[in-house]
Amino acid sequence: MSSFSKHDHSACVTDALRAAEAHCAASRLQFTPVRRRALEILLSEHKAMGAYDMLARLAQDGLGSAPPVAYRALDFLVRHGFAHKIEKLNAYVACTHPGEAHDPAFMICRSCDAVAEAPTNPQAGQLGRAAQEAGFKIEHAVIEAEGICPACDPS
Amino acid sequence: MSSFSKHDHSACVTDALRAAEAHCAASRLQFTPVRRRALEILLSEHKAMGAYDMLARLAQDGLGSAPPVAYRALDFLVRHGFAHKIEKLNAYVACTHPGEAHDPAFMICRSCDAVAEAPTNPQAGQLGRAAQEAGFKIEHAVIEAEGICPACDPS
DNA sequence: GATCAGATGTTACGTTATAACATATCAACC
DNA sequence: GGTTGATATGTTATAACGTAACATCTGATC
Repeated sequence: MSSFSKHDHSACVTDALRAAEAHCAASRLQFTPVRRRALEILLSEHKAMGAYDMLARLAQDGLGSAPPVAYRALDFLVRHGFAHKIEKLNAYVACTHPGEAHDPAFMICRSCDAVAEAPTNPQAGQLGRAAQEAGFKIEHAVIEAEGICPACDPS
Repeated sequence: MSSFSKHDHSACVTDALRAAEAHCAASRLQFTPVRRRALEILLSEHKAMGAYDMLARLAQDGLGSAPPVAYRALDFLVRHGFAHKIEKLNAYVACTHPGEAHDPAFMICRSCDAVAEAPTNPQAGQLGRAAQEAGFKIEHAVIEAEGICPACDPS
């Protein structure tokens, strides 16, 4: 199921938060109030969100007022796989498949800004073949498709 | 042949410039001094270059001093397929297959910043299948692999 | 030679991101 | 229980990336 499908969103938020909590406890990571709240905000937005928007939301809750606060929380979430950065938008989204280390592809709706995640394996497929041929070693891949999500598709 | 391979670089620059000239003439596009020089600079760099770096280079030649000059030249080059923007780096590279409309994948060396272009068809492959399944219509795709190019590979 | 579209020059500002340093918190160890 | 060291947070300041808006210029068309 992609994030474009209907789903019980409040459950999806609390489930993801619980999963993050568990993962942090298991890995000795500090799931501090700022980080927890940042993830909660990202999850409830369910779309790409700029760092300064995040900062504004955190500031409402008295959790920081200067950019580094937001960037550090987002870096933590990204580093540990709880969120991803969308390079094309200079923005961040909550991960919808937390826990696993992954480097997914994204589908970004240019109409409603919703973002869905799809699994990929950069080593395989067209890109992998091109890299092999060129002698290039892929360490990380950014794959972002822009277009129209089913909810916004007029056809 | 990828851009990572050895090649006659001065020929590659003049060839690309000539191709751009021809394409602009054929399409009634104005290949003005700023635009021409911007492409020449990008081509001779042969790696990703920020807009402000471009601006500095243009300014040396008396071709503009404020950011919009560089951004406009780069936008022209990107719009007409003579250059590409690398989202991950907020930077620009000359296109190595000019003329054709295309939406290529990139391989970016994290050691030397060289960039090579590879053809892709986003509709096909893993991403295309995921999009189809989700009901998402891909209009444009950003595909950027980071890693190590053959010249920088110690192994 | 008037008009119109596109290109350029310039000012000013908006947005995204980080360096650097001070302070605080917490865990581990003695 | 106090010391040490690692990690997190607060804060200031500034760097890097990008664009809105408006004036001016140039060249094509009529």
